[in-house]
Parts: sequence; structure tokens; C-alpha cells
Amino acid sequence: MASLEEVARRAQVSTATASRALNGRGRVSDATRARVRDAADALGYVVSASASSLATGRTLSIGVLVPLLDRWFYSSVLDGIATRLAPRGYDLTLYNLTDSPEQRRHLFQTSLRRGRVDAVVALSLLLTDDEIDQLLALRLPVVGLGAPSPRLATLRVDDTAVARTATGHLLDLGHRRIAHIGQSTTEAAGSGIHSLDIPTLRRQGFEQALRDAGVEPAGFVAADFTIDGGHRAARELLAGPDRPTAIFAASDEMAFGALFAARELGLEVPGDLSVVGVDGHEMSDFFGLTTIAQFPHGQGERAAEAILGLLEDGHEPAGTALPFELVVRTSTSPPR
Amino acid sequence: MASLEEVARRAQVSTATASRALNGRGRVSDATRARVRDAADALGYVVSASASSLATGRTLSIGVLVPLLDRWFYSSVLDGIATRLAPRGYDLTLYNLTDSPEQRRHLFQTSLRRGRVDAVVALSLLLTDDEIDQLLALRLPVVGLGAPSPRLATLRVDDTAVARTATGHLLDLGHRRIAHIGQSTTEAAGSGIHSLDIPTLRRQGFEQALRDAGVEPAGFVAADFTIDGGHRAARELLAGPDRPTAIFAASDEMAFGALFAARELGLEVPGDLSVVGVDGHEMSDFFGLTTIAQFPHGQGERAAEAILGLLEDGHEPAGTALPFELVVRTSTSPPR
DNA sequence: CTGAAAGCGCTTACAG
DNA sequence: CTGAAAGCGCTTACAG
Repeated sequence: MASLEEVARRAQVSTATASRALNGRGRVSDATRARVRDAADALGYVVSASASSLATGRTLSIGVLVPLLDRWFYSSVLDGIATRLAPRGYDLTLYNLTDSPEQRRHLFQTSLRRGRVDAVVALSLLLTDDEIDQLLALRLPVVGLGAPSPRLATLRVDDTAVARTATGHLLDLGHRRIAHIGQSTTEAAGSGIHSLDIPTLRRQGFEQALRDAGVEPAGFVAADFTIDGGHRAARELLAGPDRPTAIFAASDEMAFGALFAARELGLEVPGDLSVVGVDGHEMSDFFGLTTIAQFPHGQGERAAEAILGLLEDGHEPAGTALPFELVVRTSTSPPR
Repeated sequence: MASLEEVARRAQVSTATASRALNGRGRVSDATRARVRDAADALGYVVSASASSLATGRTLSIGVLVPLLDRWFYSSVLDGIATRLAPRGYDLTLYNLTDSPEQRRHLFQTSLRRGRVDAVVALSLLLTDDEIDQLLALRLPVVGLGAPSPRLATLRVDDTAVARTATGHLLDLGHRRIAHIGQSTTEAAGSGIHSLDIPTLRRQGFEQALRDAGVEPAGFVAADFTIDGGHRAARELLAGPDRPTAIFAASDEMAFGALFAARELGLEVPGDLSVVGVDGHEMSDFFGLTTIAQFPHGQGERAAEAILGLLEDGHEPAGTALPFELVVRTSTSPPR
């Protein structure tokens, strides 16, 4: 790889001038700039990331913290982020936050502190107070997406409203026995994790909507955000004597699981059971699933824009809530 | 962030010794090493990535080239790679290879040449000869995963065998009207892209199996690797007068689409139509889909190990084919 | 507008 | 075993 020095020599200028000509900072005559550019092109010169970073303190790279790489939702968000970062010349360094305490510690205490990234995007992560401290101690711009902490500038959909909308849709159809499949976060409460987390907010929205309508919840089963989780939870809910006529699942994947469970039990959807999910999963259309779409790809794009805005202009992300939308399909109808 | 110099001062040694004590290269007395380590801990010192890279030429980061971030298959592979990289102290820089010619050019001519990564993993990418030239010109270790080029050290499953196994399963069940949903790569052939690409290999395997059995293909429809693609293709295949009794889809997502199409058309699976996919998608179990599982997460792990082996010991990846396995479920049976 | 020089924070022969 | 010094490849005040 050619160095700046070779470029400078070929263009017959100093490296200082070559540097200025190439990166556009500082005055350089048009003629000189052209000569330097030609030399750089001829030599196929590309600035060294580490040398440039060391000199400027900027890396042109954004760190993205992801809890689960292989969930559709997160990979869509990631794709959205990548889509916006690339044209701006930023690389994306991916940090997969696992459950392993040692790995997490290493991530916060070492990886992120090596100075490899200019800013961090944290995707709906459950972080401990300590971890948030460490994140803030980086003194780097940070944007959360659905992050459950008031200490992080966060883009979020109004998850309570999402749940109220979903539940309200079922109520409007006339359902009075509505159950919820969500994620239990009781353990989380004890571990210093804030309860602004998404599953809790959705559960609260569900309960609010019912309370406002004067209806008792017809059950809650905790599950993780997978088809399998939704499947098990729905089997449990549908096994009892007076089973619900409708289920609000906290994610589309959980809702798919509920649909499979209904089919196995010989229940007709929506006749015997209505199901609503959340996400607008790419497959929800095929399943005929009524859902609250929340456009994760667009969320990723927004997060990328927010972090670039913070980084380049110091603009705090606008506090507007992210959009969501009820999409009615064939998995919901009035109860029989 | 504390610098090496502060650590050295606190431990009362030179930065040279502090550096040696911390990174384990060169002789340092145990007492000195302990003092330096204590000082580093006390100051929360972490080596600067850019300074260290500039001095050593190593970045401790691996670039991963991905064609599509939001496909289950690729995000599983990515997760597998991340799983293996993190414990070895490597970061993962993600490069999303889009269809945009300018973005691709920028990626190969600039991003990858900034020296930000020590090695590259390329996931089943359709690269032009030019792009491969540029990749090789990086003089970095490169490992492909399912990459359709003999010029890249590549881990791959035997895709022809995969397709023969799937097709053979249908033949064994007694099917004689078997169609294939795959991806057309005719355009690719003209653009300097090698025809070792996966869709072509699968199609060839399909044709081989039929030829060996003396059976004529009952149709081929091109589609992209999505539910929607498989859905459309299946509708087309099933619309004709003498429709196939079985479909071999080149991916599980395509197969899901075929299952939805069958349901819409009032065809019973497997009675009226048998369907086989490829991948072992997380949802295939719920769909009862017979498939050829190929364990993408494990593929990612293998790819990560291969690139680290190349990087650290210069070991070329072992040429063993990646495993696959026929998983028979309820979407296949003998034809009526 | 341009260049000489210092500096970014490490690492590593080279001496001792 | 340890330190002084050069060097990795840029960038950027500072002079001119």
C-alpha cells in the first residue's frame, strides 16, 4: 500500500500539503490539489486508518452493541444502520453482547476502551447500572434504541401505546377474555436493571387497556421472544378450562408460535382464537397475522442518523417517538 | 483514558518496559511485571487500538463481508463468527455488500484498504473477477464461506450433494413429477461471476439426481431466496395443468413460501404436494418442513476458526466439506 | 498557499 | 532485565 510520503514525492509537495490536499482541510491551490489527487490515484493511495486515527483522534467507525444477532428484528435494525453508515464513510464494528458476565466485562472494560470507535449505538439492551456507567465513562456519543435507561439518549417507540393499541383492537372486536404472552423481567428488577424495558412496558400497556375497559386479564405467561417461547406459552394458556378468546403476544415470533399452537390444538384462527403480535415481521403477512408494525429497518436508519448527528454536529437526537402502526389481517375477528 | 506513559511513570519504569510487561513480548522480571500490571489496573489502562496498530501492523479486527444482513441464514453465520472471535480478542468489522456498484467499488477500493482489518471472511458472495483481484491484492488472509470462486480458500458444503440428497429423498418416496425452485444465475454468467455459485450447484444436483433416475424435471422456476420468491414460484408451478407432486426448493424460506402457496390453492401437504427445503431454518420445525440442515451457526464458527488459524499460524483451512443432514418431517410423503 | 517539525501512543530492535 | 531512541503514517499548529 502506498504511503502519503510516496504520494507527496510524486506530486512534488510536502506530506503536509499532500495531506491537506487529500482531506480538504486547510488551503491548497487548485493546481496543487489536482496534482496530489492524480498522484494518489496513480498510486492507489488510501489513508491508513490507524495512522489517521492516531493523529486526529477520530476513527470513522461506529460501534454497535447488539443483544442477539440472529433475531430478525435485530438483524433488520442492523441492516438499517449499515445502510446509513456506509454512504457517510463510517465503518461498523459489531459487538455482540452475550449473557456471559466475563464477556460483558471484557467488552465494557477493554474492547470499547481501545478507542476503536467514535460513537456507540446500543440496541434495546438490558444494561446494569455499572455497565451504563462504563458506557458513559467512555465519553463518546451514545444513542440507545429502545434502551431501558433514562441515562441514555434513546430512540424509542411508545411501547405502552403499542400494547394499548393491540389490546384495544381486541377489545374493540368484542373480546373480553384476553391473555398476554410476554417476557418476565422479575429477575431483571433485582439486578439493577431499569424497568423501562420493553417487555414490561408492553405488559403495562396491556394491563392499562384492560383496566380502562373494566376487563380482567385472562392470563399472562412469560416466554422468551421466539416462536418456541410463544408456542409453549400459548399451549399453556389454551390448555386451561376457560381459555382466552384472544392473545396479545409481545412479538410476532411469539405470535407465530401461538398460531402453531392453535393449529395443533384444532382451534380455528380467528374463529376460536384471535392473535395479535408486535413487530411487522417479514413473515407476518404470510401468516395473516394482525400486528403492530414498527419498522425495524427504519429504526436502524434513524439510529444511525441520530448518532451521526450527535457526532458531527453535536445535535441531540430529536425526542420524537418512533412510528408504529396497527396492521389488521386475518388472525383477528370478533369472538364467536 | 490513561496512556502507557502514565502507567510507566507510576510503575517507575520506561514505557518500553511497561509495554513489554503488558503485552508479554520480551523478558521482564516478575517483580516489574507485577508493578506494571498493578499500575495499569489502578489507572484503568487499555492500550490504544490505533497506536498499537500503527506500531505493530496488527489491528486485532476481522472484516466480514455479508451480502444480506437480514436473512436468517447470514445472521446465524454472523453470530457464529462473532461467537468465536470475541473470546480470542478480535473485533468484528461488518461490511455489507450491496448491489450498488459505487458502494461495492468504494468498499473494495477504499474501506478495505484503510488497513482496519487483519483478515477477511467473505460469506457466499458473488464477486466479480475484479473484486476478487482487489480482495487478493489486499494481501490479507481471506476465507470464503460458500464463496463461488476457486481463487478463494473456501469452506463449503457440497451443494450438489445437498441437492441430490433432497431430490433423492423425493425419488425414493416414489415421486416422478418433481419441480425445482431456485435462483437463476444466467445474468451472473455474463458478468464474470463464476458458476460455482450455490444456486447453480443445487440446480445441477437436482438435475443429476433426476437424470440418474431416468426422470424428467417437472419444471424449474427462478425466484430469489425469500418466502415471497418461493411463494410466487410455487404458485406458478402449481397453476399448470399437470402440476408436480413434489417441489425441491433451494432454501427453507422458499419452501415456506411454497407451503403457503399450497395452502392457498387448497392443496394438502404432503398428500397433494411434498416439499423439501435447504437450510434447517429455525422455523422449519414448526412448519413440519423436510429439509437439508446445514447448521449456519456452526459454519460461522468454522469460518472464524479458519481465519484465525490462517492469521495466527498460517494454517490453510482444512478442505473438509461442511456437514449437512437430511431431516425428514411431515412435508414429504409418497405421492397419492 | 506551502513546508519543517512536533506529536498522536505505542512497539521493538539495539545497547548495555 | 531494562532504557533511550527510532519509527509506524498521518495531521496540524506555526512560520513564512
